[in-house]
Amino acid sequence: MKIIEVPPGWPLDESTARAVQDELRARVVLDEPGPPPGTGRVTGVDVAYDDERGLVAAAAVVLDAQTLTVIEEATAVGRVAFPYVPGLLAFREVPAVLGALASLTEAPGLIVCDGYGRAHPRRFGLASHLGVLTDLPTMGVAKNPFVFSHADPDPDRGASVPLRAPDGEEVGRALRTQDQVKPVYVSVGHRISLDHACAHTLHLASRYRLPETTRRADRLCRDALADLTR
DNA sequence: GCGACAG
DNA sequence: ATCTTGTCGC
Repeated sequence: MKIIEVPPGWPLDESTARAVQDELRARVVLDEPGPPPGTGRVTGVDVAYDDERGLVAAAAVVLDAQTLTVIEEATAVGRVAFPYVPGLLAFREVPAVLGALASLTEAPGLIVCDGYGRAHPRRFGLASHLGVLTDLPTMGVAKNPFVFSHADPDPDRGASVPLRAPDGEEVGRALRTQDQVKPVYVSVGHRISLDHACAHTLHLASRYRLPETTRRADRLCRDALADLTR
């Protein structure tokens, strides 16, 4: 497999990266409800790293939103071009993810990311970033809380509590996808409402804590990375 | 200044 | 993210 190019101007320094986020944030669209859950397509994206070789593998898995059947899979491999810095995750992951999305032949529909959208210190997480760059509806489902505190949702599947920014705005939700299991953290990326994002998450996580999109993409990029060694 | 901090 | 065996439970 061909190694994708690092975008021109990469790597950026951290303060430039923050300035880029502040600029791109103005292009986020928040007033569209987005695709209703269970309709169209849903695409999971994820990346895996090989620190030894400085490589990153990205995967995109397109599912039929109704049946959760796999329609298409794609991967891309690139050089790691940005360190992990909390709040700047997108600069580490986005180039490889765009590479995987570019090699799809089918329309992705709604993109589900690992990480945050609006629930971000500058309201511009990975899902927001990917949304603005592709202009596709995007949302984020994270496994851990980031900077926003929250109460504990009721123990039953479907229960949620708001993730609130210091100014009181609801920037996401801690959503329980399985009874008695630690919640996931859902937030809006681009062109989708928080209600729809949560409904999609529940539909995609009918059996496991994490959405099927995330599980499939995670497995695929891991396998792609392992195949490089062989 | 110190700690916390998506993946 | 990643390093890592067995083990408890449905």
